[in-house]
Amino acid sequence: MVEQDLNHIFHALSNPTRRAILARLASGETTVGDLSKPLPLSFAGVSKHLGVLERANLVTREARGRERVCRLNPTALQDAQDWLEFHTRFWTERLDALGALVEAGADDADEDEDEQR
Amino acid sequence: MVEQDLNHIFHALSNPTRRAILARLASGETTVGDLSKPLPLSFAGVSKHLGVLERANLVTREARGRERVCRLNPTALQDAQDWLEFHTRFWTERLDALGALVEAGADDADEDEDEQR
DNA sequence: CTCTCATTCAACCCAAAGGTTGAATGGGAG
DNA sequence: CTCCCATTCAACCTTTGGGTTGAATGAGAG
Repeated sequence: MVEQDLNHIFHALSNPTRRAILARLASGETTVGDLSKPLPLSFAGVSKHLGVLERANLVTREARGRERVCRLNPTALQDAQDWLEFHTRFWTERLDALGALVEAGADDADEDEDEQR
Repeated sequence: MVEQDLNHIFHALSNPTRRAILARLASGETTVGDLSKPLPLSFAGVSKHLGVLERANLVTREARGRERVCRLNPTALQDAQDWLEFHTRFWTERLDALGALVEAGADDADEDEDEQR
C-alpha cells in the first residue's frame, strides 16, 4: 500500500454521496440502477462516483447479464483505518505526555514545549 | 459532528502534502516557516494547506509574536476514525457472515445473496 | 521610527471534481 | 432480428483545488 492509495481512498471518502453509496452497499450488494434510484443524481453521475470508489479499491463492479453488480471491498477501508489508527494513537500519546509534563511542573510548561521542537 | 465535518476531514487527509504536515506536527508543534522549509512549495502554498487542515479542525494556528505556531488537534482525527471503525467492523462482519453461508451450503450461495438485498 | 521578517491576502493560472446531457454499447426478451 | 433496457462514454459546463507571484499586514529589533 502506497501514498497514492491513501490519496484515492481518502478522496473517495470525502464525498457524502460516495459515503452514502458505501453505507448502502454495506447492507448488501446492488446494481448500479438500484443504487441510483434514491440518489438525486443522474445515472451517469452515480456511475462516475462508482468509478472513484473503484479507483480507491473500495468497491468492485462485476457484470451480471446486462446489469452491473456492486460490492464492497473492505480491505482498502482497512488501509485507511490503519493509517488513522496509527496516527491517532501516536498523537494522543504525545498529547497525554504533554499534559503530564504540564501537570508535573506548571510553570515549566513553556520550557517543556521548547524541548519538543 | 456532522456530515460536513467528515467531508472536510477526509478531504484534508486526501492530500500527501497535508498528511506530511500532520506527520511533521505529530513530532511537535512548529511555526509555519519551519513547516515549509522541507516542502517543495511556496510559503503561501503551505499557508493554504494549513487553512484546509484548520477548516477540518485537524490543526490549530496560534499567533506567538510575529510567528504562528501550529499544533495538532487529534479530536477531528478521532471523528474520522470512529466513522471508519464503525464501517469496517460492520462490513467485515457482513462479509464474514456471507463467507460462512457460502461454506455452509455452497450451492445455495446465490439464494443467500438474494436474501441480503 | 524604521527596517526587517513571518505570515497572510488577493489575484491569477491550470487541472481536476462533480454534475449534466445525449449518443453508443451490449445483453435479454419477444 | 429487433427492440428495450442497464450502463457507460464523450463532450461540455461550472466550481473547487493546488499552485504561483507580489503586495499588505503586523510584531520585533535596532
